[in-house]
Amino acid sequence: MSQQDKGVRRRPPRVTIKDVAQAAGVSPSTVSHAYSGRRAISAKTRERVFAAAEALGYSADPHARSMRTGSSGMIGLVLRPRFAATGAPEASETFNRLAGSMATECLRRGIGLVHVPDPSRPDYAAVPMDGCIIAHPYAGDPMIDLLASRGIPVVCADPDPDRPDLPWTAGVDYAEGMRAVFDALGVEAGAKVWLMPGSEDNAWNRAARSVHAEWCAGRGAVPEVHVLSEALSSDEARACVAGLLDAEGAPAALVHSLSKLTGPVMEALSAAGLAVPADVRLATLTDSSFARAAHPPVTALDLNHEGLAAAAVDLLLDRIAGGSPPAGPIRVRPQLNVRESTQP
Amino acid sequence: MSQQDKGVRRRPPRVTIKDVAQAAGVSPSTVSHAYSGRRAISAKTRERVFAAAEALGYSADPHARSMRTGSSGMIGLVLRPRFAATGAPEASETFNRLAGSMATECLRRGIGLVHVPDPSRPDYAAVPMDGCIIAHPYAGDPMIDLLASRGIPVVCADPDPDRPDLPWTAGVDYAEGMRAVFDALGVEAGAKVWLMPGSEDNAWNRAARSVHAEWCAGRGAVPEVHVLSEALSSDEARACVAGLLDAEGAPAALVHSLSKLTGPVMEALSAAGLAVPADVRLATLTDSSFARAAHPPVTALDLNHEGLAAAAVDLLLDRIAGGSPPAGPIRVRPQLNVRESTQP
DNA sequence: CTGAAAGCGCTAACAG
DNA sequence: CTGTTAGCGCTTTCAG
Repeated sequence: MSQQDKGVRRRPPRVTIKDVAQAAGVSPSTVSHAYSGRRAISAKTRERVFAAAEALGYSADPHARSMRTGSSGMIGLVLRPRFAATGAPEASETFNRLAGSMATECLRRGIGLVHVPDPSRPDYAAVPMDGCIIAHPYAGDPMIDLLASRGIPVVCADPDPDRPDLPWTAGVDYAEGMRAVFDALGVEAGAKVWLMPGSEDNAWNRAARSVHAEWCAGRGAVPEVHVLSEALSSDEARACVAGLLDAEGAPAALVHSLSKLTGPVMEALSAAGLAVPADVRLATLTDSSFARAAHPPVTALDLNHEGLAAAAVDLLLDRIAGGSPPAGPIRVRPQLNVRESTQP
Repeated sequence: MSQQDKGVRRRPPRVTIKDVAQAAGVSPSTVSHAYSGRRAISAKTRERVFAAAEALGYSADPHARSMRTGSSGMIGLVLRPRFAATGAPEASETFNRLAGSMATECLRRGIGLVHVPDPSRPDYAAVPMDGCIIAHPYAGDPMIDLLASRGIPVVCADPDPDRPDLPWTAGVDYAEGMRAVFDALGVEAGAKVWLMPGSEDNAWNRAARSVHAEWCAGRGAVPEVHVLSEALSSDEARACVAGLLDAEGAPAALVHSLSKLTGPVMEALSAAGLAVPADVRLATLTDSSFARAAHPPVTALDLNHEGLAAAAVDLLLDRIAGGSPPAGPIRVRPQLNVRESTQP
């Protein structure tokens, strides 16, 4: 058969540890140990080994190494609300920020981070990882169990709302932060306060509902809840809010979860002849450029994704290293950014 | 020895293909083929195999599979300007956006994306990947050669400025976009136009310098170049610009590369008693929330990282599949966002 | 249609 | 200090 068999790419034949051993006149295990340093090697032979390796362009096959050692030096990341990444580019700000923070934290520590493809796809190929972070899991998220059943150490970044007490979990302290948001509204007893949470059943949306209910009860405010789904386009969101304002009348304050929909919400208010903050106080439960750049700028809760990422990565490395679960819950604090939309 | 030997973690013994074979009463190769479909299996045995696998909780070891097949179903990403990720959280917007876009594009296609840790670290472990994207490479970037020498298919997202004609490269069309930025300044012949590029030697900073020089020559404007390094803190940047204004006098227009330093630049101008846009026209060569949220909002070139990511991933998949290099250069178009800072 | 067996490249016992 | 050897779990010939 010729050098040139039809269309088959000519992967350069891999240089193996044996080739290096032969070239250096030593045994394969000596080469291995020269690299790993797991047993003493005389300086002279080490030099010879490295020289041979250099000359041949050797580098260890990560597949083979991982197979033997059982670990890959990488951790996985599964970022729930997948749709967060499927909208318009500008709507991916939250996804990007959390994913980017995770990557940054891993790179700092010299480990690889792999974005795990959706295992439910037919063409799915399992990915090698020493452990996995599941960010913003759904209630009873089957992904947690799937990975656990494969023996992969899992850490949740934000709790599974149906299993808040899973030991290996880091989360954002939503309750405190969200109470501060409602406090910032500065509305009086008897006022109607709308909450417009997202439709996904995760810790964040659940916290919004419960804090809203409690807070209104405590202050004698009148709670109303209207879902504003993550799946909505800007036009749909505007229409949705416009319809509600028409049907229900204007609230004294409106808190919506998704700041990527802040623009449409404000347009609907404006179209109904309502001024922010004079007629309606407005706040949102994620901070983003949308909240900052709105007119007027909108009070928002910065979820501190960087802090969550750092905590989750630390926790996972701990778990992989065989540590015991932390005694108490690990909580990072979000930060309230008060802006004009709540300042009369 | 007891179940509880000192501190050693009890990794659950892996369920292998052999276990499944035994449980199903078939041979290992049959199990393998039942999954891969690479040879005909009777429906009955396939059922038995899957049932056994399910019962035992089997899933193929990705290390072993990759070792055998030689591919892992993942691609790597090396994002240059590493420091982009080491500043304040808010300064990572560009890093996050590019990394997030890459992840999104991979997830869409069902492949894994791994952020490759810095190979120059002492504790570095090679990462398994079928190919790798190097984003924003430096001039003569050794990373390109390092990976290529290991036989890893590489694609550049933005050219190596010293090797712009490397065939497997997708890039942003800076020349056209940046000319539009300078045009938007609306300054007259004889006017002094500052360029403040970053200090990294990559395609973006080089393009800024050459377009600035050419454009000024063509319009009879007076070019001045002052580096504003990516490594500067906000305070340092402000001081740097203030010092220059003091020493050199105010320009008619100031174009700086890094929009994360837009705030400090504007503060320095303001401290020198210069108003934007009345006294000085201001523009920046990356768009970000800093440019949008500034007062006044600053004209900026949106680099279209999403488009670049999509193009680079497509190109790499092509290369991995054995395609031939594209005939011409692949260029994505940036978008100019004109804002008040250049509108008199 | 199915089984047996070789071997991917590496590491870690075990033996000097 | 160094060499020999036995696999890690999977895929893929080669035989039936």
